[in-house]
Amino acid sequence: MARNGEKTHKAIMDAAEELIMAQGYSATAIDQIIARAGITKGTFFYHFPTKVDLAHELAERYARRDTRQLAGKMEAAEQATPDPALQLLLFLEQFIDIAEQWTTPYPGCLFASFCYEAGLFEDRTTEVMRDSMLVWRTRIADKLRAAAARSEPRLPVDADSLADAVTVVFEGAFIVSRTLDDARIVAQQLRHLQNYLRLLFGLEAAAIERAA
Amino acid sequence: MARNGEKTHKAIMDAAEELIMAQGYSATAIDQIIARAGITKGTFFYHFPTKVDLAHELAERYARRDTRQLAGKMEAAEQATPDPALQLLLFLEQFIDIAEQWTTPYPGCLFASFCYEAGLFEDRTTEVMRDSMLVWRTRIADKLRAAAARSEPRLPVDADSLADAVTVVFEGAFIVSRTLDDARIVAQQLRHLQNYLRLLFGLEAAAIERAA
DNA sequence: TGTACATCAGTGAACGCGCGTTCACTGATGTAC
DNA sequence: TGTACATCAGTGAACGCGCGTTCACTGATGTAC
Repeated sequence: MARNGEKTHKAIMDAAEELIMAQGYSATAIDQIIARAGITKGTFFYHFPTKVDLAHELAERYARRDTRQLAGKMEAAEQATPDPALQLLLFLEQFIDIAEQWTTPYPGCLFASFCYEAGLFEDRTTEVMRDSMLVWRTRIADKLRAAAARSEPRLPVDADSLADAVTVVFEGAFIVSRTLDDARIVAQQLRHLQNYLRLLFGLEAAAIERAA
Repeated sequence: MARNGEKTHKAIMDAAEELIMAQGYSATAIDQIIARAGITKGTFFYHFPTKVDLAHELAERYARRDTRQLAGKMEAAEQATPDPALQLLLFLEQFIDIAEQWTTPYPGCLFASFCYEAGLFEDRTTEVMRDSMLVWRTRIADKLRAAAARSEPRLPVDADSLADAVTVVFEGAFIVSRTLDDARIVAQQLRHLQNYLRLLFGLEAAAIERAA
């Protein structure tokens, strides 16, 4: 039974995640991580056999949180309305509400950070990232198919690729937001995606407000 | 006058760009670059004072090519039709045509790779990236304003943020394509963006084919 | 209840490899007189 | 036209720092008899 190493374990992961998101995995030295976590090098290697194992655990934790967010926000939308198209608009609306509060660019997505350093990690780590993205695709595509069954979209669209668009907009908006140093970009881009869905399924802006 | 160092200079940059795109800047050692370029370490430092200078030159070259692509494809679209909304659809169509040929995921965008390692580079380097993105915004937003002046879009949209959506989709699609190891994703996502513009400006698919 | 031992969590010095960078040098080509 | 020197492009050995990793050790807490 772990007595009380969990707090330290988490402190290391929190420090590492912040630093890696800011400078990338390779550029983040273990010395920096332990300085921020307020521990010694021996402690680090007591908790993580190698740096690559830390990366894997970070990816796993990120994926868990990511999936939890997806599920939570989707359920909230489902409780607000029975209409699947409108559920998706409300699903996005929740993220827009959050993103509109940001005053400084969101640090980004750990998976995107890892993506451009691929090859340094173990296969099981890239699988965690892949699986996490596919959970979003599946959950949202199902909703899109239900929406299309109710009323045919204005244009013929593939549910899977349209579902992927949600992840695409998040990932792309994080990068543009950071590069242009403009915190508003993520909310703006999610709104465009929401607009696209509204036009496809013929929903008015008022419908969102009524349901919310 | 440089006699013939240019060929070597380019060989170094080409090798570096490939490697950095695959593994990131920090993870790419100069030893790897010189091995791939087939030169010695002394030669590398004859051409680039530091590794950070190499990064800067890579960003500058990438930005030049990027801007050239934007200009070239936009001019081609302008010569095909006088309608600004249709020009944008044709502009995207050219990228879709290219992306549809890919059989393996596109390596990605150098700026995105650098974005998650920001802080390692000089300010002038991040400025190059920023300026490059703003060129796309300006050029496309002008076109969107011209289109909106001709016929009002179905939904009220901000020209700048809608212009940014092009960069957002590219950046996001690169990441999702790489993570899911699926080469078709970039073309699919650009098609969704094209759909959005079509719905906003009320254009049919046939209009694109007629103009192309 | 007391004692011996095991486990947990953490320490900090040491190691060795690989990294970015430096430097004295070479040979080919161009320029001055 | 021949000679002396400068510049260009490239070489490869050497350096020293920082990195990820190892290891013998400590002290506190839990468990067996």
